[in-house]
Amino acid sequence: MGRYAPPVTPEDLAVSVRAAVLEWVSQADLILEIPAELRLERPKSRDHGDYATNIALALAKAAQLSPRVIAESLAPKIAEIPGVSAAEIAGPGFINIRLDSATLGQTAQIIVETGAAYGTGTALAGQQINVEFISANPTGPLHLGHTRWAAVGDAIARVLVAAGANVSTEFYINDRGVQMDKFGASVMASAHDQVIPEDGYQGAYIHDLAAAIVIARPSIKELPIEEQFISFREAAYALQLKQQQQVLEQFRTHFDFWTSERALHESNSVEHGLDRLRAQGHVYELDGAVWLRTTDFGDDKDRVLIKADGECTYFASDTAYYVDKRERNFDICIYLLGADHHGYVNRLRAVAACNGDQLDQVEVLIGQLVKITRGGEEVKLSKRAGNIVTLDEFVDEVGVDAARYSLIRYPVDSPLTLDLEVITLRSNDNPVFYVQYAHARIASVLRNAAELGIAWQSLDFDGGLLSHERENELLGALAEFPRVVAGAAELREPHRVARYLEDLASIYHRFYDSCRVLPRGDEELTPEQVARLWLCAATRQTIFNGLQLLGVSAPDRM
RNA sequence: GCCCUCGUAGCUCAGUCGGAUAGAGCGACCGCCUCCUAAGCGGUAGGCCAUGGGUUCAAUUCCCGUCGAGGGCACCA
Repeated sequence: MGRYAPPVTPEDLAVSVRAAVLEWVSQADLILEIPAELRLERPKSRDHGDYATNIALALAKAAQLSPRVIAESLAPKIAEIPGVSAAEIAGPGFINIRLDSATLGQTAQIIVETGAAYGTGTALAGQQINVEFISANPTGPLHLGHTRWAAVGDAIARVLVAAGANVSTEFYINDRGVQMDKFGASVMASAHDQVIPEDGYQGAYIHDLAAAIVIARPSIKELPIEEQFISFREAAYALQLKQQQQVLEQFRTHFDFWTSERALHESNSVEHGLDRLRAQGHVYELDGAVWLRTTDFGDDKDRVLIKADGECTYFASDTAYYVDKRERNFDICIYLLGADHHGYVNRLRAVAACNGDQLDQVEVLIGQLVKITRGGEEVKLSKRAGNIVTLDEFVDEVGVDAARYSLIRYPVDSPLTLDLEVITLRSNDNPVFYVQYAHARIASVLRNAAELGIAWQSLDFDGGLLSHERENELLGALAEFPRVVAGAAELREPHRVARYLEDLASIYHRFYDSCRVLPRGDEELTPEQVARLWLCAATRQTIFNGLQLLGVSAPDRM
């Protein structure tokens, strides 16, 4: 006893188990590589204990011993770890670990005391990460695809921050090129009641922009044609960008940086970026054009930076933009792109390598498209924007919480079909309500406790009283949260947090169903009920923190 | 032709940095409120994890082939 620190979290327990393994290795006079981080699993079946390790199976080959022999040596040592009540060998050589209820129960107190910081960690401490997403043209409202990136990109950023990284979110404004001119021409045509050019922008919002511009500045229509065109284009750009920014703020998606492609050119950043790559020796000229030799780093063909006519390509901007990000000291640049851009992955990574960085300093997440249906019928038409569904219309219909949650809860690489009727349902069918309901339910219990004058926070907490099967299950799930957050951050998969919350909510509902928390009528408050109040508070805090990572509200009443 | 993503219950989808009997919701069927939010809980039914090989003590998970679905292969933006 006393050789190991008392375990309170799965991480601590893993450290103690690893120490036990090391001790066995030295006693058995073996030379073995033991992984620096030993992972404990949470078995699916409670019959297999609170935690399980496959370490005996993993070491069997190198040790030239049967897994069961190793397990038989390890199990007694693991059983001695303070807080561990049993370590049993099972199956081919798993060691199933059971904690005593006082140790596990302690988790509730730790969570309540840690508060909003519960779940945060240091897995990514010291990393400077840039997350770029949406990056739309400022020529129209944001659509459904952008909405997925808005929700997921923002959640990724939040999860990375929770894991200790230093994170900036970034929106690259594609405000250069012919599409801006088409946009300007469309708005100007509308202002003069002319037919919008066939290759222009056709949505009703064009007319709204034109009308707004003319009202703000009636004299604009008197300007010489060239000047007038530029004025319309610039005014429409400003209005449309502002509209995008407002919609995103309402969607709780905040960007730290809005970088304009135009500004990148005007500040000579593009020239500067190309110079840097030239200095690295990956730029060459052929047929009058300037190329980047991306094939050195896994791209299928080299890419043109400056066309034979002297114009910079879009790729030149991208390249310079990457150099710019690196000069702003971001170590890792994450890009969220639609599936139609997956051809960009290799060239973007090659840009990093051409700049003298590692390929994996660029991470590209490719997302599949989103479709929405209403009662099974596909919804396509937008009143304002022609044949797309816009972010603001979608959110108007379902609300920010349901929109964000239902977009985040799936891995981005799976195509998604959302049914408007389903995600606005107030039932089990709709996971966001299910999770929020659990939070509201707990808030209600705590509110009732306060009304009964129960000051549970100042009463003694005895975690050992939380020994009911459902309490054990709930405590174990709560203890998983930091691992879930760290995993979501490392894998850039915030949907894991959502799935975890659904699981946690379900476990809470089951606990609630079989464990009475508050005294009824004239009953005396028992120490067990006090412990359960701590457990409720810990669950509420964890659900709250989790929803926070997704940018979804945690209501106290529903 | 080459490349990317995907193929899991009737439907919508999780799971897979290899682990012990493959999960959830919906839909179907059967139960549970004189009691803290029934927007909840319990139970029944439903699967050759597309398919054929390989690696492994162990494969739905990793590797290769096949079939099927979607997307991409610009001196466009």
